[in-house]
Amino acid sequence: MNIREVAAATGLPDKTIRYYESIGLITPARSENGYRVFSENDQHKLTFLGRARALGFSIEDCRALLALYEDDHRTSAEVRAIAQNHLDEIDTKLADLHAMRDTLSHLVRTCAGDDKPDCPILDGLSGKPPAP
Amino acid sequence: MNIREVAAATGLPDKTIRYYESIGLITPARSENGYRVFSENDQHKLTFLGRARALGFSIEDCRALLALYEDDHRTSAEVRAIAQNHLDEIDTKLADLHAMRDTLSHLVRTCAGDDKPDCPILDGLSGKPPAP
DNA sequence: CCTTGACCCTCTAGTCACTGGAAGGTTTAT
DNA sequence: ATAAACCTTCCAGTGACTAGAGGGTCAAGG
Repeated sequence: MNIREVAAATGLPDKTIRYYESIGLITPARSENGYRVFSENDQHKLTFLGRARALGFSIEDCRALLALYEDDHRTSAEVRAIAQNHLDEIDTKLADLHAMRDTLSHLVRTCAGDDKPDCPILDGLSGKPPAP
Repeated sequence: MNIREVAAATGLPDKTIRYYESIGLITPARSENGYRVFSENDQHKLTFLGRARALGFSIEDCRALLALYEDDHRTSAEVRAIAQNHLDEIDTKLADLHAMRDTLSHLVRTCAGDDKPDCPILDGLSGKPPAP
């Protein structure tokens, strides 16, 4: 299987696959002409990586998860710890984003959006108190 | 006002302030010895930038907002367009993060987290169907 | 045999918004 | 005189790719 095929099969760009090899996440074989040759296991790993990345796991988390995936002696507690940690990070980000959105949407709602210069958004950013 | 003071006043790291100068967001004066000298206007701009960044606006959005802030002939429509656009991006990110969290929290909940190797999280990532 | 086009390779540099650190100049206080 | 506390510039690194340059390989058609 060449890189184009495995890219199509996994949905990952070929650039990304080469990048994953460069950082040691996968180690596809090479044919005589130097082309990468992907085994089924390589493809499974790439699919795994694609799913883990889509869930927002960092590359280093992915590396750890992949190692556990390949380790028969893993414990599910190890896996869960990584996932729970990431879940906590996601919840933190969600809270931050919600706060941003609440502030910003309030500003946008109070802005007339017309051709006059008065703007509660700029006032809010500059610290000017809102009109009563 | 020296950089340390304006950093304390605005809550921005001095490194960040130097960076903002390097990309042309502010242009503080210089004293004879080469030290930066910050005016009140510089401080206002930095506070503005800090608030805009805290709401997640990109540096380029900040540049545009700052230009509008300083422009007496702006229209609030211009400002609102930038803010609305950013709000839409935030909403997209929120939806993505919520989807991630839902999937991941389901996986975490179904994982025993014990010393056995069976793990629905790894199964989910590898595409193995869940046990019935 | 030659060429065309579709593949493949490596390597460098760019993205975003900082951040850390090195190496060195200036000022203030003791 | 010297130490501490400032200030300066410049370079390199972060994460996770991605664009593009420059070049090798292979199969099909003329």
